[in-house]
Amino acid sequence: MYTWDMESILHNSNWLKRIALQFITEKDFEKIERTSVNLKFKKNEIILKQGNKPTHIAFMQSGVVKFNYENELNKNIILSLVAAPKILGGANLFYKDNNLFSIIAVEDCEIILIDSNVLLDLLRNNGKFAVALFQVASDMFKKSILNFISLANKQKEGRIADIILYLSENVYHSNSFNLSLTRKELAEFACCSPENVIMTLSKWQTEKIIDMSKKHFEIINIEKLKHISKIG
Amino acid sequence: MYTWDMESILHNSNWLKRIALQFITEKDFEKIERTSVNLKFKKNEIILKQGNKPTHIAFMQSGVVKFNYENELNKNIILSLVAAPKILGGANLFYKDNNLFSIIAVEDCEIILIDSNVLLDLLRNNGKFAVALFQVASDMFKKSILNFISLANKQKEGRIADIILYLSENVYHSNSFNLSLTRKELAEFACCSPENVIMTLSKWQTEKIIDMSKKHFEIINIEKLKHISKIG
DNA sequence: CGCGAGCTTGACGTTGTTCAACTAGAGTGG
DNA sequence: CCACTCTAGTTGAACAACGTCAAGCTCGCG
Repeated sequence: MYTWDMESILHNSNWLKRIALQFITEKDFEKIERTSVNLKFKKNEIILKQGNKPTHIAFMQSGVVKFNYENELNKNIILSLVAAPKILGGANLFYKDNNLFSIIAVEDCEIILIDSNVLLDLLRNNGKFAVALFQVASDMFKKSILNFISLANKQKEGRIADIILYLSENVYHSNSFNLSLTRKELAEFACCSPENVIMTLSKWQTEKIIDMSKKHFEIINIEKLKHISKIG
Repeated sequence: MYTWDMESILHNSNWLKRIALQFITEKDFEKIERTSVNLKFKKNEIILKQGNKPTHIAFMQSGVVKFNYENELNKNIILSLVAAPKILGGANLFYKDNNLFSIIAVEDCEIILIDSNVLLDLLRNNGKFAVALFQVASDMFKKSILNFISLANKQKEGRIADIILYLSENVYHSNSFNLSLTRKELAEFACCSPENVIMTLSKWQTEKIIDMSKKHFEIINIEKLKHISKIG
């Protein structure tokens, strides 16, 4: 949620330029480049902080980030985990309130920070570009709703299965991956206790649905996992 | 969520025309009028159906609707409840998939159905109008996230308190209202069993936090209710 | 070698769901 | 006008799901 997935449009390192130039002129793009900065973030560094004013949009060129909400009692919830390339913090472009949640690096990231007002001006003068961004934003919105629904009517096992499948399909793009989240973070993502995550995963290990050792995960029986996700 | 609240901009019966004319010409507005239809829906009638193609945007002039998601096992979840005036189904304008959920009348409604493509063309040629709609859409998105977070880290009582407060503040605009939802629907909204809703409400009745008889609700001690919402 | 953070496991208590029984009111047909 | 039925609402008890706690483990690092 809250991200724009540009993968269907572009794949190389210069993807930001390529998509922008479908809608805006070279001159306008140079204006974006002049007012933006390139930054590198290490694991656990905060890219956009909950409660801050949303003055910038972040284009993520490489890496993985989590969207983290912290409540009054310092309890965290991970709203989503996303891999590059994506546009982060898009909704804040238009919504005037402070950031609802933090965006934190889970793996090292390369980020381009762009001034919100510069991009906003561009969109106001270019309906096609605005509608295109709106369309990817709607897609992200749909994922958010699906997440919400999963949380609402599934039990722990269904939710944990959803997360493993999500990570495999949308973040690591493989049935075999090195997970950069701790068990506690997995629990914050599935909205349950770390113990529950561990119990479920080791149960699946003995049932040969997954295979894991330390940080390495492999989905062995994806049909069974999807079935667990479905029945909740 | 998923609605555009135009109340801050306009209040009379001709509100659709008034907002549109801030951004588009009379001629364009006539095109919208020509391609749209006015309909009345009675309680429990389906306005937009889950799974259908999103061919229209619905402008709700009067009434109250629920956003209803039905899963494979015929279990319903109410994602949101909203009162006129609102624009319904906005995200579907841009997202090409089928409707994620149904929009169903909870009270009698007057609805204007507008052809998606006509509105989309207009937005492509008018960045300012597109950005304005995007901004209200972002606001609705924020509410969706807050809903999600409430569900994720609060227990039943906190969630039910959230719903009563939401209904009072955002739907009925009063501490005293006639609820058009059944207890079962309240449960579908709070994601718990009807028994749990009833137990909680009657407990609050004896504690003089609310007063209810049949469909009539009145919040007596709003501070206590907000406290319950806060501590979860 | 020892410390600490993250991981794992099992026992236990709390929370929430399910089930079953009962009540009240609305609608129907004799 | 009175059974009859159907639905919504209500209550309590049994049961299952989940979180919390406490203890032990593993591994990396000083």
